[in-house]
Amino acid sequence: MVRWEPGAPGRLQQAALELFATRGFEQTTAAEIAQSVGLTERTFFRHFSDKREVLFYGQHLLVQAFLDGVDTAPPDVSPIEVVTAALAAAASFFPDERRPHARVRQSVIDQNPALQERELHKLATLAQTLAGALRARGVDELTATLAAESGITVFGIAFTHWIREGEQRSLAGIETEVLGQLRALTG
Amino acid sequence: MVRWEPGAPGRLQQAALELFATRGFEQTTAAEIAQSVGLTERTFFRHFSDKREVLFYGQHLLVQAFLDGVDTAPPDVSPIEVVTAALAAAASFFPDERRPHARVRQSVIDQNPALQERELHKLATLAQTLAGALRARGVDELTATLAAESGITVFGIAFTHWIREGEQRSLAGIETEVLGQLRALTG
DNA sequence: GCGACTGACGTCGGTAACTGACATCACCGT
DNA sequence: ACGGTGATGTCAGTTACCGACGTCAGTCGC
Repeated sequence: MVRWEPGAPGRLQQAALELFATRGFEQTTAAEIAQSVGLTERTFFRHFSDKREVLFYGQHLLVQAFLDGVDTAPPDVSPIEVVTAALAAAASFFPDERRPHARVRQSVIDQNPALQERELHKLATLAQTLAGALRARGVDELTATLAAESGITVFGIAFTHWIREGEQRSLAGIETEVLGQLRALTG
Repeated sequence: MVRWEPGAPGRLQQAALELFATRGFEQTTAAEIAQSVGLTERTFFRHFSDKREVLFYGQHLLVQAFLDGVDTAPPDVSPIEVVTAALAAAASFFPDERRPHARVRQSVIDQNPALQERELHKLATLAQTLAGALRARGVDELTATLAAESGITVFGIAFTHWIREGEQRSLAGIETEVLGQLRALTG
């Protein structure tokens, strides 16, 4: 007899995704999400700073994957190679088994501007963090910012393709192709 | 004797910027903004879909500047050159006289995550629009998306520098330097 | 084993961002 | 003169949050 079921944040996230996918984001109230797992609205907002945030639970793990990727790059390589390493690490964060879940989640986000805004902000923060890691390796500010933003752009485009219905390639494979196209574009 | 003072949206925007700059965004209520120009909260929300939007009044003009820039590019030039033309047009949208106002506005945005989210969303929409214009010129989808996103990235970084205290160069000048650095990075 | 303490939760009341429905009233065309 | 139009006001309602406080099973010192 435990007092509370454990893992409240995870249960709330799962319930929220299901409700958002069926009823829609705006048509789902925070109180409903909480009630569906036996909690109150107040508890929901103790775990998540706002209603949108419940869909972004665990984002710090992706950030960490990028940073780990930066660390795997040998010293004294060019900024792009560092970014390439970070992209590879990020790709391994999304194995193919995760694709169905990612699709559902993304379809919810795609249907709501407020959620798109939050996602863009998360990606922008990720880019800033990545730029900081590059600067810590001695890259000058402008180059670090450009490399980080370009890396996140590549990641975003590759992720969008990875999610597409019928897409078979791995995220890593798509990333390298998009990166190649970027080099071709600016060359 | 007119029934209402004309230009309600503009007056609301100016009043909002002043109040946000002094009291802060969250500490300013929509009703206060409206009252400060002799209107009601309801009227505020008739002109702006939400409280944040009042700071982005006129954004469509920037979008149009980008599109006009695309049109100035001669046919059959490379996507980058088209983007370069769009960046030049965007730069002429921000003459140096506008810098002080832009600084105040940006400092308000920088101090509030909700406003940053909205700004990122506007830029993302702009990138999508730009990509659409490139596709209309016959550029393939991936290249168009990459070129557009990279162009917006360059614009964003250049704009940030242009705003910096003590910065003297024109936005156009900064843009070309950032673009050059991007080419150097991927080359 | 007993009592203080802690941490996750519930309850309650409040603020402010929006929204829909309806009324108002100068102006404009006929 | 008169009906239509459009920008505005009024009002009541929903919901996302937030602060303060109460609750109670487990835990830890003694």
